[in-house]
Amino acid sequence: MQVAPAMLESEPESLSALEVESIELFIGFFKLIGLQKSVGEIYGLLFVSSRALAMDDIMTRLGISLGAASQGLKVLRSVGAVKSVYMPGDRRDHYVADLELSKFATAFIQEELKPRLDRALERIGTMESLASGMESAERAIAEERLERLKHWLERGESMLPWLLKFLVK
Amino acid sequence: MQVAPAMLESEPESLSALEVESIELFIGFFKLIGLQKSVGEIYGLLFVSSRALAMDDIMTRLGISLGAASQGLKVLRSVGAVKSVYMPGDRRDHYVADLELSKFATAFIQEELKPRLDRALERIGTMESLASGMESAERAIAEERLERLKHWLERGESMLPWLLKFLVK
DNA sequence: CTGAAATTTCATTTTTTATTGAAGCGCTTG
DNA sequence: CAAGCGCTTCAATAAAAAATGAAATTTCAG
Repeated sequence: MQVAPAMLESEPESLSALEVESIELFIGFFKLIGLQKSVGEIYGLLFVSSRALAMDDIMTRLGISLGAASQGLKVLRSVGAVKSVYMPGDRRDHYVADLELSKFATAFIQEELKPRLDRALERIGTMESLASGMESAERAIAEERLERLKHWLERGESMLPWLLKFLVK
Repeated sequence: MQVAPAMLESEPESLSALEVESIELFIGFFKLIGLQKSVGEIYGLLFVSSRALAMDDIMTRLGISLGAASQGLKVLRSVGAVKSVYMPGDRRDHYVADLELSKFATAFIQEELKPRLDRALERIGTMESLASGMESAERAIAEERLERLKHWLERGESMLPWLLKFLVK
């Protein structure tokens, strides 16, 4: 029986050691701010790429699906981590990494951290009302703790503008 | 046919509105720093409790399993978010929330953020070596980007001690 | 306009993460 | 020193999150 010809399918044309390091670095970094693996993979690949890549380059090199590539790029565009550049004579969008790293941190602070702090402070207001209807001894305890939590959260919130300035430099 | 007597089982003796708010607040807060729901639930319950609770109080009130309660408390102890107090005449451990909120932030920074930054800087070292073997035009691009990333990460790292001091007050 | 290429969307499947609860360990105490 | 209670562990299960890929939509060249 004849040996089958080299498989037509997939084996994603392998990544260089540099690309692998970059991808792993950004997977870890992005996970920290709540972004999924495929998003980190895409950014990591683009970060060390000297030319702009089309979506199907990305799919092929990383061995991820169409959907993952499309959604990953959508997220990256939405936080400004990636931009598309025009390639004459090619209908496809081509992407390059935006190197302004501070954008991720900024997006994270403004879109995750700040809203959560605000929501928490809102809840504390609710909790203060609820506590005011309690029996005296319990109420005193609850109120003291709520006050403390509120102070700490306000302190945290007050730091954000400074933190943003520092990161953006 | 006779109506069945009140079910013997489970219906976790319901939580007060205050407790619910507290639990939701801390679930959200803890998730942000990568801790799971059950951990936030336990801390949220303890935060507004005026007395120390034993593990089976926690299980019953929250309707979570033995394992989840045990593991959740383990995590909370490990970050110093909870401490056990002695209750005369009761063999069980009883827990109270530690109100020093800064501990969570500190634990997060030292156990998550710092190690990740260090690991990333390590990787950049590796990547610089890899890049040095590349063809000239590509190498210049890679080196410039790595330099930039390194600067940014070092800047981030330099901020951590300040951040810690600020949070701990 | 038309048709094919590029991309997005989303129901389904896969993978990952968290929870459960029974087995078992060790401490206390009767 | 045995029996039971409190707790931890961990293999099995359930729940949540991410990835897949085919169908729908958009874009654009001819």
